[in-house]
Amino acid sequence: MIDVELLRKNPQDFQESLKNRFIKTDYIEQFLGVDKKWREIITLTDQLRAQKKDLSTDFNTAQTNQEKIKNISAQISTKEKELANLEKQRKEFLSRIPNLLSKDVPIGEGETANTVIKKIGEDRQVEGISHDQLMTKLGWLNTEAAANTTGARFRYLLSEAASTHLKLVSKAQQFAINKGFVPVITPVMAKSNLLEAGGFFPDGEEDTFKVDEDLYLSGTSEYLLVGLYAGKTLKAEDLPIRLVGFSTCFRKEAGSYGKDTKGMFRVHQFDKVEMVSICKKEDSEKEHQFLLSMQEEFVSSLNLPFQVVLIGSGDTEKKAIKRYDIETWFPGQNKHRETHSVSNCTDYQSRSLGIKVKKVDATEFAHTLNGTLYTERTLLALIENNQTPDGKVNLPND
RNA sequence: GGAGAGGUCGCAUAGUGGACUAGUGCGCCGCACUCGAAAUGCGGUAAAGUCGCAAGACUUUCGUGGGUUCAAAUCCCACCCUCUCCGCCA
Repeated sequence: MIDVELLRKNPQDFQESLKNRFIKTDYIEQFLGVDKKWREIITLTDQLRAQKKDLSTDFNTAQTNQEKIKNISAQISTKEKELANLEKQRKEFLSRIPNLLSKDVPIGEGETANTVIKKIGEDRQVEGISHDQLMTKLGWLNTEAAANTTGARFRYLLSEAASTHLKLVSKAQQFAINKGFVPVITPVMAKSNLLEAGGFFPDGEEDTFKVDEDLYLSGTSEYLLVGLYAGKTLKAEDLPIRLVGFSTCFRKEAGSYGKDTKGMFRVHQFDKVEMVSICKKEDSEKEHQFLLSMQEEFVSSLNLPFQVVLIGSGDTEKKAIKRYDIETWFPGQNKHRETHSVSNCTDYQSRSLGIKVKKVDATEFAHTLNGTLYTERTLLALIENNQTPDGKVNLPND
């Protein structure tokens, strides 16, 4: 959630953010209208409540003022109904107003402004066949059986692919532990209020499997990791808190029908090792670069060619002020594809979740960041990049 | 799944309708004493919202949501969570 006070003071900044993200609405004006009314009525209601309190301090006073009290109670009740309605509208707008964009984010609609800022290992680019053909032939992947047992866009990982996957999960986790991250195994399900506070709902709901009343399979452990600190006031000297989570992730992939239908590049269920950092506000840009460097180092350690992309305004999710993607080379697709992303959410999540930092002279909201360290897509990149002309794959042993 | 107990300020605990403006202890912060510390003494110690330049005022919050009442931490209803015992079960 954005800072309402900031919005009241500088609505033009938020207008610009919406414009640059190519979201065409007049949310800001509508919100400010509702907010103004809400403030007026809250002031009125509080005054009425105070009056009522004064009139019923004890039984005798209450008896004497019976009529007045009834009258005020009726007024309060009317105002409370109005307030509830306005509050609902306020919340609805707030859940949709995106974070301000960082100044260095290139402006452009959709993915048009995404900018490659670094290429690593370009010379190793080779052509080859897709992970799907390779793995199916080697008996490492079975999507047909998965379609029978479970449905489309699920996978069985088998043999070397399965064991290498587990090794890489472990390797990624250990890599982060060595850098001081705390390993966490999170729940895979979350309540709607967590996903909303995390900045994913309401828009993200259509991409999420619902398993029970107000219970969803999370598409990433990010929300669960950040949620671990919900409602906590942290000591400045304990920051940054760096977590490396592991979870199986579930995504409906709504709106991507027909995209990446072969193999397991885009599936409903996959495992992910995720980094989350909670830090002081003055450190979040530095922390963002640090998480990116973690990703670069890890992907480099697997000897994979990749490029780093600074994501443009139209493609940056609402909770983030800036995002980088790592796109790894996929010889079978003959292009770079997203395997990692890392976002700075500043105080957007911590404000909703109540994650604060106690400093000497003030308590303020922490900043949160999240980034991928390893997913099954990285395994696919590794397989495609290590294929031999005879249709075999030489996977690294360590 | 069955039976019972419970959820109060960072932690522990008191509080069974108006005196709760939530007490007490611990912790924490400040001050005094001290070369310094411990101990001791004194004072302070929640969050959120609205109004206000500010000082401050007011409101809300005792697991959550409803209800009863002039008045709810306290009574009623529903739900959530924790613990104990029984049953079942990786």
